[in-house]
Amino acid sequence: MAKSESSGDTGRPWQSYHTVYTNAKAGMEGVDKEKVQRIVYEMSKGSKYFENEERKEAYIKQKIENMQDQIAKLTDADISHYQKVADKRILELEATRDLTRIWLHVDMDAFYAAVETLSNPSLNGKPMAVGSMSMISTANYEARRFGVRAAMPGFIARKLCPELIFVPVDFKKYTHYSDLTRKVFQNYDPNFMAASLDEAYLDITNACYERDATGGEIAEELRKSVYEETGLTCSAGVGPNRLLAKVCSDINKPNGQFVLPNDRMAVMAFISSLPIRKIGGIGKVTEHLLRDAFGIATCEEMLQNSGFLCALFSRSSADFFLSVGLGLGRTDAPEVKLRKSISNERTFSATDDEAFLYQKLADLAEMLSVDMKKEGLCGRTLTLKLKTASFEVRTRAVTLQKYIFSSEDILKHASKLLKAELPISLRLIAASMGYWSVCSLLTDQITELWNFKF
DNA sequence: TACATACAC
DNA sequence: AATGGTGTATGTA
Repeated sequence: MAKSESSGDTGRPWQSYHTVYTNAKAGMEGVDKEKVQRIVYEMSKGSKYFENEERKEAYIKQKIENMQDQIAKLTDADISHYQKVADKRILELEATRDLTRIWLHVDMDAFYAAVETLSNPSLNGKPMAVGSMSMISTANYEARRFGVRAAMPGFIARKLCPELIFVPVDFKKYTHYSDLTRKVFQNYDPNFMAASLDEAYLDITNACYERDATGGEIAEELRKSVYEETGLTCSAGVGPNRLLAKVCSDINKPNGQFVLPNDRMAVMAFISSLPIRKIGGIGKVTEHLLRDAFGIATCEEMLQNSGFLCALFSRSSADFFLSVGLGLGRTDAPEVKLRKSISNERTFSATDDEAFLYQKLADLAEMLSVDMKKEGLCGRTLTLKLKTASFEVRTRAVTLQKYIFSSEDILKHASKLLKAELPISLRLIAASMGYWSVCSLLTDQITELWNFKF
């Protein structure tokens, strides 16, 4: 092994700056990851953002070390106890396996970028990103070849790809096209579950029976129909549950599909070598933690470490990890979920000017109140989120006696929360309201007030 | 209930 | 010069 490959190398500092940008993503196969990582590091190094990322990394490292200590402290008796717990739980989870439904996950290809190209065909074939110098929402496939991707700041993207074209976000446009795709989804599952503007889950079990078609045939037909209605391509995954369908839709992206049959053996074979990071819900931190504390990289290894997982994690986390190892996921009909919170936040250049901060807060309170009135909501828990100039995030909350929704009430309470933090230099303020479960009774009164005011 | 973290898009 | 906005879930105290 070359000496530079060893850990603790000081010659290549960029290797220790872990961003999310080098994570495998569709369209990024041929990318020179080393180069991308070096440029991201060079552009970030020394910034407040970078320093905060380093603090976060150190915190995670600490957490991993704590976990390693806990593992080391397990006695043989503990280990055999937790293995029994795990084996029992695996059987219980296995008993919930449902192979009777066929789920399809649709994912529009580079959605925002594709919509922008549709409305400006001269962008076709050129590297392009939707977003700004501070943040990119979506990059088209030409840009991805340079390592440019969503969630990357634009100024770094431009360094990676100097000819990159920037297009500002235009949600109205994306919502319009999203609605067109949803009309198509409706034909295959009237109760389809929209996951975002560009993603949806469909239970196509009935569609398969009605049309006497396989899941793969339905997926082909649906993608063709989406293309005809919108001029946009999408990818699809078909599998026995939502978790697996989602993984599958990523496999032949863009403009492709992958079918995982409703067969236990096929599922287990599919899941066995699958990197855990491919699973929705397992992000950068969990991947890191499971790898460094347990040596887990693939879903199969979740089962091999089942005893340790049950020993070290809460019931719900352990259940999730074991389910992943078994290739289980939800197959039930999507329940109608009411939203639990509503928020507004804005980033600005960091300042400790109190008048400015209060003005920002007033603007947010006003925007939040407008949104709440639009939705007919009122709440009694108000949360103020602050991001300091050094990127530290704090939240401060109060739960009130009565439900509120007016900008005056929001501002009155939010100001108190802000005041307690002064003096402070901030780059972001957010105001959020939640917890209106018992509040539906008040809807009529709100409507009345709303009508009275206008 | 309050707060911090992790995650998704 | 410069690293988003909105919402959910969960662990812990």
